[in-house]
Amino acid sequence: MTGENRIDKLRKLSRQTYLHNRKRKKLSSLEDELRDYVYIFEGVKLTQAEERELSYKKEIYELAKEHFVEENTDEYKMPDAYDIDGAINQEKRFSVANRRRRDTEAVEMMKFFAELDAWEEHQKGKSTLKFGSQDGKNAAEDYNYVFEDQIDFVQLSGIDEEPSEAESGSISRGLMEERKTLPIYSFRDELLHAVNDHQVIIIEGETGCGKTTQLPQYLHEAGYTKQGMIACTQPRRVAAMSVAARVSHEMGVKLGHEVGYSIRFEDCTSEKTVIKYMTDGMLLREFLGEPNLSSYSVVMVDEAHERTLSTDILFGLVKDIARSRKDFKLIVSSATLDAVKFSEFFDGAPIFRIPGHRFPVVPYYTRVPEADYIGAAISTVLKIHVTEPLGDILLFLTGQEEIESVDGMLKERTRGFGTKIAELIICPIFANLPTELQAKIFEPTPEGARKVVLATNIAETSLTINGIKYVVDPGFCKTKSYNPRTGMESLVVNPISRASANQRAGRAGRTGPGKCFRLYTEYSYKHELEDNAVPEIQRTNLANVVLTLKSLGIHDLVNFDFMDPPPSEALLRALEQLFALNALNAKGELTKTGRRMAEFPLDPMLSKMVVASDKYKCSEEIVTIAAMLSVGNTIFYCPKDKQVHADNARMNFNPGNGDHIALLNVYNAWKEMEYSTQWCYENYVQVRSMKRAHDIRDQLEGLLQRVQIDIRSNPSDLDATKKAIASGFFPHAAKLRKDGSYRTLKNPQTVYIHPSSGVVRVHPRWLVYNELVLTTKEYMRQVTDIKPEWLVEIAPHYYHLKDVDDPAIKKMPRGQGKPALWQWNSQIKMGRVGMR
DNA sequence: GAGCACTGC
Repeated sequence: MTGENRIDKLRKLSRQTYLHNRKRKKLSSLEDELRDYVYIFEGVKLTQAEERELSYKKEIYELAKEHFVEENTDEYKMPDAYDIDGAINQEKRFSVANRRRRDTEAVEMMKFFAELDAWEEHQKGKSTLKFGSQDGKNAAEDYNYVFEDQIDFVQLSGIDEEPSEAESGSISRGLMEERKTLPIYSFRDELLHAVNDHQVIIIEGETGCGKTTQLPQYLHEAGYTKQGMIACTQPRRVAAMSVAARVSHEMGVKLGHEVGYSIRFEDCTSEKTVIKYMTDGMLLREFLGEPNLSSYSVVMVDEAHERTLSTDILFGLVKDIARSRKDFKLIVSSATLDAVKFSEFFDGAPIFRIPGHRFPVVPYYTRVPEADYIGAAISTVLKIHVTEPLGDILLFLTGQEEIESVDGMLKERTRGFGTKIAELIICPIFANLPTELQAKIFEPTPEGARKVVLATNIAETSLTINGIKYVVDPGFCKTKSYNPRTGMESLVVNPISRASANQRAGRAGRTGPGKCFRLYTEYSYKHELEDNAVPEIQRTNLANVVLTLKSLGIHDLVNFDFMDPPPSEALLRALEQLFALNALNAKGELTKTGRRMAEFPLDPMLSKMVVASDKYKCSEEIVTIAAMLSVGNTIFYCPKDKQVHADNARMNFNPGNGDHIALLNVYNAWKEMEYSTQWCYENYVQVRSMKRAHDIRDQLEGLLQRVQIDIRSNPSDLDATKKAIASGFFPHAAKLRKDGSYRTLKNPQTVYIHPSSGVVRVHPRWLVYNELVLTTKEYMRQVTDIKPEWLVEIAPHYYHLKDVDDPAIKKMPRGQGKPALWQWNSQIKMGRVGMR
């Protein structure tokens, strides 16, 4: 090494020392900034922007801290800035090994802080720095860490990320390097040519091939974003968020600038945004405001094989756009073998197959069909635990009840073994499990122990658990189906599809080779299971779909280009219902009410209720009820062991005024307690559901202004609120019969009040219900008593006086129709009700 | 006096 070279090198090193010191200062100032921020906002409810800012600050600080390791400071004191002579002297005293170590350190530090600078520049909005182009290799390594940290952070804040769809492969080290090792990279040019030559292409790529993160970037690099944005739709919110975060890191831009995401309640985009990840439902909503999607040049429908309601509708709509806009490009990406079907639907669009890198999973089948799959599942889990090498187990079950009982049985069975076998940690997970208990499955398994995760379908697509090596698949799941003739929903246990079986098995091969124990025969797998599950559009109430399509100006629904058309009976039923609600006129066109209703992201009967609240001057109350109802029946948490308490708590909100008013009471009580989490625990109310209701309520309130409905409250007049409810739900009216059952007025059938209802013993003579579910009986869930004359008053086109004429009313003994409510209340307070 | 698969707007 010549002297000059040596000095150059030292000069460089000394500059790095200077940098190091500067960065150290920066680190401490970051720390101060963060501390201030936390301090200022302590105890204050943050706005979304503040929340984002805070998490950004935390992220930056954590990153800086993580990488700012001052190792070897004892042996090596950093020379002062620009002190070249000092540096040379220091240098002389150093051994080769130490020098090398320090060199590496310095280079790494440099890389990291170069990145930190870039981030900061962005924060100030001063410049755009793209690592992909010039300094890719250097920046790359640390970006890898950035992502890992990011995910940790996401997990810590309780968000279940979905890295498998985000192509989280951490096999290679450098970021640019990593991008290049993704299977999709070798198809880059080919894909770009194909997109150039064809308007629609189908991508069939396995998990981990890089399609979700890379393709939009390739298109951006190729200049497609000059004419408009690239949209990439995801079926789930977290996926949209985490993929957007990943891509913004890869591109070296701040999330929300060039790369952003848009989901309900949260729009993280700006005027700069060119790549936009969004939920499919969100793109559908955007159609309403921009029917030809003119601000987009490319739409990529990702995870199309999941066939959500929204993707299925999007298919028909974007196919139409592709015909009218020649500059528009469409990419449909799917993971399974039904790409041919997509291609046929899109007039023979070319298909690209991109391999993924996944570890092999060996399937095992039972020799004969299992009669008792629960028993079989438990013995399989125990067998794995005793005979197979360490690695966590994932067992798929159908619901909460099953999970809880298997949990108990496994605990009992393992107790007998004592210390003869390794510890088996049992982790239940299902969507209704409170978040703090859900977090348990992400805790790493202790040395020498084994974890068994008992999960519903939630683990099939929505969340990924690392370290799973064995999957036990009994082959069943619960699915919702809808009978358009009776308007009844039911939740039944069905065999899964082959696609699901493969998806479940794949969960064992994420971090290494795995095994999948299927509790059915190979013959069943090959010949009895359906290829794919029935798409949602064929087994759901279509009222909302029809309203959306109508407000897009699509009138001929029977000939709408559905990939799998829904049963025509379901379409007719939906049209009928919208007509009854006065959302459509006799010609099938939207009315003014219908247009207002379409603004709300609610089921049509709920949105009708909201629109009608204007007339009864109780929009404040109705919006709360609508928000609570659209959260679903997960407001109350009911652990098995505390059922009595939970039941009592629930009944306290229901002084016999009907379940809708009870929901209103719950919300208002929570509001009164300043949205306290503690209050929720005390009253067996799910915190998560309440927060969600709060968000929905805010959104609905905003939309009320949009359709010019004033927010007015009328707390003293319950009848007004009930009338507004009836204005939406009058098609769901039922009348008491002598034996305590009910008869629905239209499409007469015998139904019962659900036992969880607060008025199950009150037996109101007339009522409206929110939904009809078929379980052990035909149950009405969420009911409210009404006066029969309201029906004629509210819906004279639907009910006539003779429908509500009620000769039985005179024959009823006094008090039967209207029991003493105070008595009911006192029973609740004394804790008698709910006990047996 | 019974039961809540999972998403999404």
